Amino acid sequence: MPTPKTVQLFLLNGTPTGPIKCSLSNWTGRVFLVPRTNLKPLSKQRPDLSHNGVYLLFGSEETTDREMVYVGQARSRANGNGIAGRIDEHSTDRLSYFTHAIIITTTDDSFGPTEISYLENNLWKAALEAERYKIANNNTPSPGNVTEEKQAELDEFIEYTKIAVGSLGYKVFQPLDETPTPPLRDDTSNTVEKENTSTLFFKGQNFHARGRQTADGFVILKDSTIRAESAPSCPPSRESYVEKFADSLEDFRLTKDILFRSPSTAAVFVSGRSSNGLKEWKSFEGVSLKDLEL
DNA sequence: GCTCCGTGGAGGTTCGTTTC
DNA sequence: GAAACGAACCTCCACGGAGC
Repeated sequence: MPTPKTVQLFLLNGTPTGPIKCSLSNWTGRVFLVPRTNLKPLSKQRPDLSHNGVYLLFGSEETTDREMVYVGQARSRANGNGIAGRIDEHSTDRLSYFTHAIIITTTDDSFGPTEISYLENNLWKAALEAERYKIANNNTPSPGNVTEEKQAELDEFIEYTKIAVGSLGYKVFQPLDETPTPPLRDDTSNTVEKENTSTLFFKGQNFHARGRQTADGFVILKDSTIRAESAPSCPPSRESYVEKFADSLEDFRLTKDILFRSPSTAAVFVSGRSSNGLKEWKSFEGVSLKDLEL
């Protein structure tokens, strides 16, 4: 059970749409959310943005509109350019998609190359495992070589970083569905599934899906199969979702969990026809989501 | 020039009916 | 009963006009 935390958000320009500094009580870490347009002017004003640290670049893929994140690291340079300068260099390369950057550093610039490599590698892994964003990194960041004492210290730093980044509205490290997912089996022999009361089912001739309602929407679980073709009455948005999540589908079977805004959108995606998610998603006992919510 | 408000369109969601 | 369909309903957003 996580303990309560105090998170402080400081609006550097006095507006919620501008750069924001995030800090937690008794933590030396500092997390900055910086809109791309504020990056250059801010880097000149704030020396702490030239510290060693790790950064995240957020934006969306042009062709599919899929949300993307890049995890990188930067060190102080002789010319005074640190993280902010490094991020600015991405404005003209393949990462120019980004609209916002999150910069993670410390108040005392105490991290060296080894520490930030460890942070970068672990934050990259956490983002990969959470599966909320498409990862823009082409290579696996090096984990570095830290002592076990330093590792324990950095692991705690990472936990605080996840809280700070989440508080800034980017749930890049929070898994879509934090409930352990049992393997997909035939319902008649599935004893594990029966114990998991939050799992809902939607089955048809050419599809068999499992899902769960979460605080963010409705998650269709990995290994669910969806209908290959769409019915004529199917909302056109279904095809765009199939295209958007093409890299999460293998022969119309989900290779990872996918989050939708509502049970109905998820039901349309699965069935390939117009569907009411509240009626179609049912518990193992056959109770519809609508009745479960009563 | 700015803000507020109403309108209309697009997209998403839900529901009732029909067909097999 | 499941699948399919069409339509009503809802929400969001862009746009334009009125008022200050």
